[in-house]
Amino acid sequence: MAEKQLRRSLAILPMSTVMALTDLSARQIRYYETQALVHPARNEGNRRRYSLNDVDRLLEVKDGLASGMDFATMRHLYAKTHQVESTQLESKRLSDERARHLLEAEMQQLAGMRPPQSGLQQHL
Amino acid sequence: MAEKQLRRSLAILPMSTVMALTDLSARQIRYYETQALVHPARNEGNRRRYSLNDVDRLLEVKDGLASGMDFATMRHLYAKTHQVESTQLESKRLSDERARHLLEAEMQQLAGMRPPQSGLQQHL
DNA sequence: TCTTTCGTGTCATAAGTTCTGACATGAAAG
DNA sequence: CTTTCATGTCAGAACTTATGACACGAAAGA
Repeated sequence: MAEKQLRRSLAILPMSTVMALTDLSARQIRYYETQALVHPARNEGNRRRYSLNDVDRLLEVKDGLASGMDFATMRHLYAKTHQVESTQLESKRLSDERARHLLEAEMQQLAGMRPPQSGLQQHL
Repeated sequence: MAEKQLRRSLAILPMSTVMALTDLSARQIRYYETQALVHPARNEGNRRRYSLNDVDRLLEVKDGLASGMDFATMRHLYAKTHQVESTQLESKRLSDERARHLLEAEMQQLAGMRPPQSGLQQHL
């Protein structure tokens, strides 16, 4: 469903967190990007911001490498499977408040508005 | 379940992301911390790292303020609803692989629980 | 009305984080 | 033996965040 896709595409994680989550070095992570295996979003200051999709992709790459697969192969393989752009959150907000609101509205539509009112507490 | 609390406690988000997610200023977020309403973890460089629990708490505080509640009240209120300390990723208490899966599951679980008022919120 | 307290904005300064590009290297491939 | 790979590491610049201080309008008290 669109919702899940959306959530997983939110660009919210900085390099340091991704490094911890994947146990890869910044060098490796950037290198995989030059190999077109991941396409993290960027904030206004040009800092990379990763989504959960990105983190998954990196872990797949890591596994692929471990099992002797080469980048070209993985690239082709992923080309078929994935293609959703990561949704930039931070950059749009920081650069233009209005753009951010538009993004929110857009996201709500994509997510298919649901009737809330359910406090979070009760789920905790 | 313990797992749920765990994933919601992973300290993975930097200030900028939290600002975007909550639509609060850094000043506000830090102030609420001085009021003992949130307790973000810190990385090795003393930078704050927020968990999903922290983001939720901030949104609750935001709502509380909007409805005229004061900090002391909220503080007491939250004191009852005990909570777990946020888990620092950097401390490696969790395998990265596991942390990632827990986080992912939590994000999915959180979707659709929040009131529409702030649009973006419900996607996390 | 005068004085505090609150919640935030805004600055300044220091320090942590990330960016890009370049040079280096052991291992594999040719 | 020579390239190509995948990474490490360094440097310098730019971005982000931290803390502390001064300011201020709105509320609350006295």
